Amino acid sequence: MAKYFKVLADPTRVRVLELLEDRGELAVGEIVRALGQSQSKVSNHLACLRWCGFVSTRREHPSVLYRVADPRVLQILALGRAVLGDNAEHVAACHRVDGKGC
Amino acid sequence: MAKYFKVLADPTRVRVLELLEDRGELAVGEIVRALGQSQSKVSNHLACLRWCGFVSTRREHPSVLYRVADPRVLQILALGRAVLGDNAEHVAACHRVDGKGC
DNA sequence: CGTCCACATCAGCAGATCCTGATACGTTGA
DNA sequence: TCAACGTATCAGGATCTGCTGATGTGGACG
Repeated sequence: MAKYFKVLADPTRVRVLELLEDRGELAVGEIVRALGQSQSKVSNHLACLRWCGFVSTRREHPSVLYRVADPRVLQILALGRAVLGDNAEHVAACHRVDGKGC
Repeated sequence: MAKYFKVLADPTRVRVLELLEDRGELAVGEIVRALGQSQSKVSNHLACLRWCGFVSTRREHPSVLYRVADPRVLQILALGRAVLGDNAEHVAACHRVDGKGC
């Protein structure tokens, strides 16, 4: 369980999922350009999302197309956003599990 | 967002939330005994959960009682469990975002 | 068969996260 | 006031996670 949520615990991976939610199905290169991140970084995160079943892939001639594998993944994100609400600033100030910030 | 899910990305914190889901409202000492973990460890995680709004507290004579702050938190956990399904073993084999395991 | 393109993988480092063990705090009852 | 209990905080070290930059791979087309 915790390991599953760990996949969602990275800004880049969340942005990828939100991007795929908006645009439906994208090639790696399109995601790279949309996020403005390095190709290897995006590819690594996509591999993670794919392995853990958040996205699925399909080969299309020169590229590989990614899409969200399960609509419930988007429900989880939506719920998270909702619960977060205007509490976001407060959560953002939390850095560590120790007394060192969280 | 990612930081929010990071709170759910730890086995101990998830176990605490599940425990509170089952039993409703517990003192720190009860949680410590139920999980069989060190007191400082549990306390640190509770501080994290509290700061980020997952649980709320109430003072009761000698102890401090914790409970889940928002039912939607439990919905997120339930959704996670559902999507995970029997894919759990596969996810468990994922260790790193690099080519190093995930 | 060789080249090119989109993508995947790797090694190594920097920073974040978590745990342990000890200590501080605050409230209650003697 | 003092001691005891329950809880919170801290410093330090071990581990894990993510990024960069370079290299590997696989299919399509010449």
